[in-house]
Amino acid sequence: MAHRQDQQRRSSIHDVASRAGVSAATVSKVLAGVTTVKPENAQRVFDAVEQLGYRVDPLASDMRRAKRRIIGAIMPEFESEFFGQMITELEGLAEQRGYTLVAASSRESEAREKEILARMHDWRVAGVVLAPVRNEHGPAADFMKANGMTGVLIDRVLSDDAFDTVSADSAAASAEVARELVGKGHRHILVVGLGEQAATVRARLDGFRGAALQLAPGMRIDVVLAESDVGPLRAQLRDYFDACEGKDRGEGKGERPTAVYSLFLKGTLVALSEFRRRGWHCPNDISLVGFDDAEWMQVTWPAIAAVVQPVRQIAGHAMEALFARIEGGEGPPKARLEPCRVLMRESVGSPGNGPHEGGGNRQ
Amino acid sequence: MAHRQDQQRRSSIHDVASRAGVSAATVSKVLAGVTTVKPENAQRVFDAVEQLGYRVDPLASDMRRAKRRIIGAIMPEFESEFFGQMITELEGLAEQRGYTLVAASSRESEAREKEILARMHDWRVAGVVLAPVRNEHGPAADFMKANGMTGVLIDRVLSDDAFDTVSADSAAASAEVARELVGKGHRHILVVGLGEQAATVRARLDGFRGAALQLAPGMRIDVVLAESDVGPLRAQLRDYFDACEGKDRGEGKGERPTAVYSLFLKGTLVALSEFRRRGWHCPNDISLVGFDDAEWMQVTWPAIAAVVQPVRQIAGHAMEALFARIEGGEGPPKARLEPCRVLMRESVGSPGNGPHEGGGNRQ
DNA sequence: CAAAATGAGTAAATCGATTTTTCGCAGTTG
DNA sequence: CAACTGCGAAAAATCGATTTACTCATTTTG
Repeated sequence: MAHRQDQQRRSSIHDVASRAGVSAATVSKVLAGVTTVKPENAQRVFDAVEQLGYRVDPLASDMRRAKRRIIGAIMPEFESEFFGQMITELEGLAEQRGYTLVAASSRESEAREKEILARMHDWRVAGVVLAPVRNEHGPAADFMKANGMTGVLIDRVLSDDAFDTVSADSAAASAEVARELVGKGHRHILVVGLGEQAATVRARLDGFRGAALQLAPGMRIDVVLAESDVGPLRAQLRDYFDACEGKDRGEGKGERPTAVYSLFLKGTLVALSEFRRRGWHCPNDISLVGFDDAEWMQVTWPAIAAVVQPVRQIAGHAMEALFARIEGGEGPPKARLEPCRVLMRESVGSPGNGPHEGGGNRQ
Repeated sequence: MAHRQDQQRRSSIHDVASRAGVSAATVSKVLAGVTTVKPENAQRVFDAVEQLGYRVDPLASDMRRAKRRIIGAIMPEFESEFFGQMITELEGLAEQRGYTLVAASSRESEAREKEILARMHDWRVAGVVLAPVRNEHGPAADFMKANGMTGVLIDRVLSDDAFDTVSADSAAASAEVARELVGKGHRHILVVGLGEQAATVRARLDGFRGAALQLAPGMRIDVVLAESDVGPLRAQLRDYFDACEGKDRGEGKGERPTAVYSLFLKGTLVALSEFRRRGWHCPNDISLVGFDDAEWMQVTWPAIAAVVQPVRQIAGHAMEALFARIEGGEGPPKARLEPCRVLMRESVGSPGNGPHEGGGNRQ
């Protein structure tokens, strides 16, 4: 909080006009680059702008426009690297085009998502980049449709009949994970996911299962899908492994999966923490691959194998599609899938390569 | 992008007025809660609002105000949990008071920081929450001062003569870390930091050193401070440990520190990755504590001990201070320090409790 | 040479709300 | 009965930029 006397009102376009000895309209034209202004007057305007340190008030400037130069971005959360990077990218891209990005977190709530959207509609944003909590068929997309808003859906979406969509090619990446794991000899794999994001989870699951069963038709793929929250997933995973161990004792070994593929980041954390609890270590006791990469994954021991989503590409193409629509682009909505990279790190090994030996006592 | 025919213009206050059979001024008053309106007319206004689905245009509403109901937030980055949580908190708090939060990332650049600030000044934001890249004495704070902007500085700050500041009590937390490590028997500790954020780093360093030397006056505290970037830190750390090992060979053991205290998150990652490179394991070969906690730190093996910053408290008090100033609060700037929690996890052990044994071959 | 076209710029309307000023009307008071 | 008081609401000004419509000159054209 600085001194009161500094609170002078900023100079407006009229101040510039009177100092340059022209009308406000002329100033506006000069600044907009209209060529039908006498060079001499233009120069006087530029001088006045310089002297007064004048800058256009974006609020006033946007007043008359039906679509304001504001882009809204709604992400399920800000705490993860993925969405953090996404916001950073989107912000830069919006800025490049002279737009202001207003970001908001729906905090994984569809109700909040809709509220935020309503507020953005109040602001008459030119467009919205929405990463839905669930999928493309939520109330938020309906709201956008009903109110004629311009927007692009990203991340937890596949395709939509009203909006362009951009997301990672989960299915292809999952297929690649499957090939890697099967190639290493895994024939019993657990897939962990969150049921909420139906379409994407299904794509990842199907991509994985399809590729795996093609290579090893008889293999076993277990699935643990939590309904909606991460908390229950922890419990479900515990029960699952308890059941495995029970069978292990009864029927000998072989009932426990040799690898886990987590379909989302929190799942990877939950799996790791469950391994810890049981004293299992990667990759000897069990292998692990997670969808979504994070910086820490390469500095821990073992480094965690992960699917890296192409954040820049997603952000870039989302903004491209959005601005195309803002500028009046017509045509049916496009669904874009960006290829991922799969980083196989130390958390993946071959089964039977020392399982259960030394388990639980690694220090 | 939805159908064209849905693009009907939204109803304005005049539409409401004519439908209710009153003037726009009356509508404005009713909606503002002015009591000098005949109940009958007020009802008609409410009905019209309801029927038309009218909502105030925040842009137009803010036009006449000198300070708009917008809060700017500038963070060095969005990719980390800390700043992600911070933005989430700030957004919620701004929203509670009917303000819109516009967040921007300075991407660790002071030049960008100033540009963003200038843009926020253009928007005539009511206030700014600035987490400076460096410290409280940067060009951004100067800009705010020079332009009479209202703001609060957080995180990498201690106190300022123009703005309220809110940050974690790094010194106290670091002293606690020192007590923990010394208590476990460590007498040779390496502190890793980044020189850029001068004041905070100094506070953490001094807090640590003061407490450590008080408990064990003869102990050795080494410091590796990278100038400005994380890249060089990696090299410096390597050189440092190379030097240690050289001495080890020459003069026997004892030259290598038994614990590392990283003053910031990336430093913790760099330290971990350097340990990996050398095949050292926590806590047997070396102990590790990091300033700043992250979700993954408790699921890895070992779980990484960390100082947890009170994000909610910082955000809450920052907003409190900011709104107090926005509402005209006078008086000298206040500097607030919020207490941290120190979570001692498995990455910390006692020195000599198995150092060098089995090093580098844990699997 | 008169009429039309162009050039350069200004006044005024506009965007959608808020706030100040003004006004009409009813009821009081001297 | 004229002047005064108040209430409720409308009219008008305002915020700052943009855009339309319009006004003079000056050129070009028929």
